[in-house]
This record gives sequence, C-alpha cells and structure tokens, in this order.
Amino acid sequence: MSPQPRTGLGTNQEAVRRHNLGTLLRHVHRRGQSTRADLTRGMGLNRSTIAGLVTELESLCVVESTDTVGSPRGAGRPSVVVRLAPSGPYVVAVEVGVDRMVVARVGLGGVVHQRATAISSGTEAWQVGSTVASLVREVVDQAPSDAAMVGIGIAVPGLVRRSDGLVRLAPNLEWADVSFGSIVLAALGVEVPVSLANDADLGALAEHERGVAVGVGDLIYVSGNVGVGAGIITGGISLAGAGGYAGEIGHLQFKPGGRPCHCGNRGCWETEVGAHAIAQAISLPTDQVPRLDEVLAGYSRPTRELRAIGTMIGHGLASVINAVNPEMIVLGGYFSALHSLVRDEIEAGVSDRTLSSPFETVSLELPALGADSVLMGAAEMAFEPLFTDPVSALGSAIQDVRTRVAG
Amino acid sequence: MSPQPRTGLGTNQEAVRRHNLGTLLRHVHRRGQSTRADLTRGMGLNRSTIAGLVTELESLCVVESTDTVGSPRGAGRPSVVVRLAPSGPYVVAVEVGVDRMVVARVGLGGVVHQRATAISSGTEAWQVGSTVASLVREVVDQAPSDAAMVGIGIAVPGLVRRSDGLVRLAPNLEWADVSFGSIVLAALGVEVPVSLANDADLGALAEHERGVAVGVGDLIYVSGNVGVGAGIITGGISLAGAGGYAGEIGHLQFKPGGRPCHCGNRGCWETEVGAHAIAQAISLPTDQVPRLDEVLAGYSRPTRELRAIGTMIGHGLASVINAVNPEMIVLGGYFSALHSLVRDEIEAGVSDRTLSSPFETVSLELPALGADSVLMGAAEMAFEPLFTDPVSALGSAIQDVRTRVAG
DNA sequence: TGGAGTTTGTTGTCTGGATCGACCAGTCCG
DNA sequence: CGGACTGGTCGATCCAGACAACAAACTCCA
Repeated sequence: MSPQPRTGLGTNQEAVRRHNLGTLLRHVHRRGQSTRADLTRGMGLNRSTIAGLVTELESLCVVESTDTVGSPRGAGRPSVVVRLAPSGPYVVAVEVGVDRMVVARVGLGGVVHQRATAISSGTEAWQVGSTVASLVREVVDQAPSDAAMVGIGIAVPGLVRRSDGLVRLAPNLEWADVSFGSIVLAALGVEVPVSLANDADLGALAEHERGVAVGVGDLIYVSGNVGVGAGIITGGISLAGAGGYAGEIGHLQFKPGGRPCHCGNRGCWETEVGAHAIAQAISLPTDQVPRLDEVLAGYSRPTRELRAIGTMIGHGLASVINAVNPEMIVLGGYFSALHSLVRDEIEAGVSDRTLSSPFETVSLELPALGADSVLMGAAEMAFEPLFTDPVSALGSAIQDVRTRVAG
Repeated sequence: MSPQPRTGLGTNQEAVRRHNLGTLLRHVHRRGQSTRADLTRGMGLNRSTIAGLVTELESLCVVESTDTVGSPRGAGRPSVVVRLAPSGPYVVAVEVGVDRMVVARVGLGGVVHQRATAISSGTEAWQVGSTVASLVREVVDQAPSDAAMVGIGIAVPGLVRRSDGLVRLAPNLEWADVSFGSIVLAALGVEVPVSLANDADLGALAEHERGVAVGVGDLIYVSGNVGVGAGIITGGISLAGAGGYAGEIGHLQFKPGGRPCHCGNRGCWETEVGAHAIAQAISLPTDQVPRLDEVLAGYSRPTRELRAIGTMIGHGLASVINAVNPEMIVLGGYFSALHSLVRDEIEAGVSDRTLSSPFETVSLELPALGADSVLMGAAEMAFEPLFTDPVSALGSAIQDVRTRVAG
C-alpha cells in the first residue's frame, strides 16, 4: 500500500501516518478537490481517520475545507469539500529544449500559475543554466509570499542518471556528464530539492497523471523529435532501468546497413523516423528542422514519403508493443502532427507486426496535454516527495522565495 | 514498504501486521535461516517486535527457533536462529515443456523435496493435464501429512493472461485460449490456489530470488528455445504489461524481408537466433532440434555459422538493453550452451550496438540454477501469497493432501 | 578464574494511530 | 413536518510497534 516499496523493510506506525497523509494529498491533487466522503471510500479508511488526516493537512496550509458546495445531490448530509489551499505549496517546472526553454510555476492540482519562455542563446550548460535561473525568478515573482516552494523539476532531452540527476548525454545540446541541477541552483543562489529526468519519461508521467492515460497502468509515451525516445510506465510505476536510461527505443536496430546514426551504428529506428528523416521526406532543409511542427501542420494530405514514414513508425512501435505489452501508446513530439496525416499507415504498421494478444489491448492516442506534457511531468516529479511524506517535504521546502532568489 | 502497492489505498494496523509478518517470512525464505538479530537489522524494526512476529510464525508452524547454533562469533549474547519448519508448508511447481513435463514439491527456502518427470505423449491440453496430475500425486506422496500445500505454480511456454492465468497462445504446444489451471485442478479433484505464468518470466523470477541475480533489481532473463522470449524485472518488480504478455522480444523486427516467422511476419529476431536457426547453422535436421542442447555441448570450437549467430544474439540484445537498461542479462535455454562457444561474438555484438550509458552497467551471465530456473520460478510464484499475507494464505492452503488427491 | 564489556532476549509500559459506536447535523422525500 | 439517509464529531477502545530496564549469554583480558 506504500507507493515505493523498499524491499524487505518493515513498517511502523510513523510510516503509516506519513503514507496515509501523502496518499490523501495525492487524491486531492489528482481530482483538484474531493469530498471527505469520497476520500473515505477511495482510501478504504474510517471516517474519523480521514477527518484527522484532513485536519493535519489543513494545519500544514496545504488544503482547506469549504463547508458546502453548490449541488449536493442525493439524500443525506452533504459532505465537506476538501480543496487545495490557494496559497499552498508550489513547484517550479523547467523544460530544457534544444531551441527554447520553458519555465512555469505550478501549484498543486497541476495549475500553472505563471509561465516564462526564452529562446536559447547558446547550448553551453552555464548559459542555459543562467537563462533558466532568470526565468525562474520571473516566474516566482508574483507568488504569494506565504507559499512554500517544494522543489524544482527539470526535463532534459537526454540520458539522465537516476541516482543523482547527472545528465550523462544530451546529444542535441552537446552535453556530456553535466550536473545541470547544481548549475541552476548555483545561478539561483538557493538550496532547494532539484530533480532531473528525461523528457520522454516526464511526458509519460504527465499523461499518466492528468492526460489521456489517467487510469492506464501500462503506457508508453513516445517522443518523436530529432531523437526518438520513450517514457515507459508499467504497473503504474515508471520504468527507469538500472541507471535511469530506459526508454531509448530510437536505437532499436531497424534497418541493417541503413543510414548512419550519431550513436555510431547504422539503421537505428530514429534514423528512419526522426525529425531529420521526416524533414528529408518532405525536402525541408536541415536548418529548418526546428520549424518542422508548423510545416507539417501546413499539410492537408500526406505525401507518399510521409506515408512510408508512417508505416515505419508503426513497425517500430510494433517491436516495442511486443516487448512491453502496453495498454496505450501516446504519440508525442512530431509524431502528434504526423498522426493526423498518416494515422492509417501507423496503425496498419502496428497491426501488421504485433502479436495478436498484445495487439488486442493496445491503443494509440495523442497527448491530452498537448505541448505541455513534458513541462507538467517535470512539475509532477517535483511534487512527488510531497506525496511520499508531506511533513518532511514541507520541512525542506523554502519560504519567502521571492526575496531569497532576488536578482 | 508494502510489496504490492495498491494505488491510493490507505494503510491500517491490520495491514501493517500482515505485511511485517510476510516480510519476515520472506527474509527467512531467502536466506534459508536467519538470526533474530539479523532480522531486526534487516527489517528496521524493534527487537521486541521481531520477537512477537517470530512467535506468531512459530504458532503457525512455519518457522521454528533453535536456541543456539555452532559458531556464534563476536562478543555478546548469541542470537536465536530462526529456521524453516521441516514440515512447514510447501508448493507444487510444474514446468510444462514441449517434449517433457517436470513437477516438483518445493518447500520454503526453495528446497526440492521430490521431483518427477514425464515425456509428453501428446500435446492436447487434457492429455498434458492428466499427466501433470499424476506427477503431482507422485510428488505429494511422501509429504508429511501435517504439512500444508499452499498452491500450485505452473510454467507454460506461451502467452499467459495475467488476470486469470488463461493460456492465450502456446505455439509449440498448439494451444490457444486454454484454461490449463482448471484442467489440472479438475484432474486432481481438489480446490487449491493455482497460478500460471510464462516460462521466461518465471526464469527471471527464480534467478532474481535465488540465482545469479540476487540483489539485482533490473534484469532480463532471455530464454532461447524454439521461440525466444524474455522475463523482465525492473525495480525489483516483474514487468507484466497490460495483459501479462510483456517480454516477447523474439518478435523484434530484426532483418526486414528475412525468413518467415510463425507470427506471420518476416525477419523477426527469433527466426535468426531461435533453435531452428541454430540447428540450420550446424546442419542439424529439424526433427533433432529437441536434442540441440547435447549436440551443442559436443562442440569444442564454434563454427563460422555459430559465430554469426552469436553476433546476431548480441545485436538483438543490444536493442533490448537500450530500451530497458537492465543491470544484468541472464542467458537461458540454448543461449547458455551458445554462450560458452561464442561468448566473444555475443559480447562484441552487444557492445557494438548499445549506447554507452546503458552498456556501462550491464553484464551477461549464465543462470545459476541451470536447467531448474523455470521450475524454481514456478515455485516462487506459488509461494508469493504466503509473503503477502501468511495468515490468509495458510487459510486457503489445504491439509492432508495425500488422501485428498489420491488417484 | 572472574570481572568488564558487549550483544541479545524478555517483560511491562507507553504511545500513536486507526477503529468503533453513539450521537448529532444536514438534506431529500413523501 | 417527520422519517430515511448520509456524513461529521467525540470519546472509548484496540492494537502494533517503540522504549526502557533488566536478565542472559558470550568474548576478552587481566
């Protein structure tokens, strides 16, 4: 019943309270608001226990109870509504892209309070770090002074080591072994929990928590960009792998002897379906690849070349579906735009090459959060400690953020 | 801290007790025996709490305490040794192969008490079921009459639906949608918990619990037989997928336009590295494929063709390593025999095609349980309810097995 | 050989958290 | 307006784990 099983450990009562408190908060965070009666049913605990938990979260200034709400249908006394406190804790979500950076201040419930964007002026880590830092300052500027910042979540297009958040390799930023979290913290001049992860992993997380894949335990978010990566969630848990590098499905062997890939091999899947391959298929010059999204949006009917790419996307996905048996594939990045053009080819490619049992249950979907999946995933990641142990997470949160990160 | 998180549920004291009881038993099961002092450290609970848990398990006749053991080194009072009760509960493990069946009575700690084997006389499900039933009777015959049978675990070479254990497809047995669990129960004439799973999944489980991969949280057991499948464990949890069909890596697209595969496509990985491809590489007639193991054992040096297969095994594994980032790959089935012949080719194939980050941490190993991996995995699976909730698992166990399943 | 030091088992007490039951507070419906 | 129903509140209770004090068993060293 605990979200992150620590193998072999026993449980004491203290842990029970922590867990129940976090679980209740997670419920409210997911639904935005909830009645105490719903929480009682959803968590399988006693009425009075829920009352105690809610009271504790209220005293932590995280939630508040509003006595009655508009339309209580059905007989019986209407239940108290528990909603998130307006000046409750928040996180800062950062999405580092190749050509731009997005930073947002996100409250519980996934509410984006403020947002700031900048075009990259260079890809050196310290440059990116200082740009991010000033965006963070901007975004934090109008936060209520009594609201606590729980942490910063950063999405990076590359391989991120799970244990310490080190960016091992981000080919499109030309980073290798960059401790980007420390760089941002240093530029901000504060100590606050920072977590980093791969962008596709966070896309999967966000779509799982508040997107198309709510309630779906096994899903794969495929991010089709210059590189092709995947975030995999199985049994409701993010598949990290030993180092945190899982999901590099762009380097599935796809076409022996095919085009050379930056990884040193030939014929990797992403050399056939990645942004450069798509651009080439529609004769778009390499320097226009960042604009691929708008260019694709301009097409009303697919070309023969695009249809061929659709088929190859389907074939590649089929391998992944056979291996992981997901319930849903969410097509992110350029694959979203392609889906509306060559949906039939993608689906035919998938059905041709999957085994029948895993095929029966899988569906292809577009991200419900649109271009914000990754950003929202970064926010969800930063909130995570709050749902594991609200009390200690709020203990390591910082107050009075505005003055402490001032320019 | 609970092994199987039920998302969103709260925890009450009853659940705590169940969990701690199960966790303690799992510890003793893993190590065979353990001192109370070790358990105290390992579970992070208080001395007196452990004492209480041990007492309860003793009263359930599952473990027993022996006052002193041979060599208590170090200062201080020697700790009481907790060991498994000799006539404690057991399970029956069944491995259904294409050409033979193995059944074993396995006690806690993974001790094989009895074992029985039969050659298949036919692959019809009812035939196999009745053969299995008589092997079960044989194996249960000398069980202490006061020992309880917790359940039956069955390994099947095919796709097994997780939710109800239905065998969706077992190509080499020519089964489709066979409820093999019910067939065996009907042939035995008893009601007892039965669980079924794919053989590769159980191989992974066994190697993780008591094989080379003890302590390894992310591993893949690759079963190289007529088909090629994998059991994947990530973060210490078995990767089942939405339906339970995850791990069908034999159907990774490997060589477009290659040989036809029984799945309807061409160039699946298993058409290049499966048993038939290996047999063809050493010019072994198709009807001799079941003997492939001994034939391979006869080689002292690899042929050029076998080396090519080794390389292709490595290339296929590389795709999987990139996608899942395991810490260890365990080579089961015919791949074990091949490994000693063409180890260099396999390893070169892997290192050529993996990204550097996932490659750094992965290692290739042979199964420590040899040919018994799958059988032991079936036993572990059947024991699992006992570690989630010992009291209720013993409640649904059956006593006096011998008389109740008498032929 | 015996005492100091160390580690562990045992026992009774304490504490914290969840449950339970009784009662009360709202709302719906006839 | 009163019954039926649902949900909040409060005090009593239960239960599991923690704690502390003491006893037991061992090592080591003088």
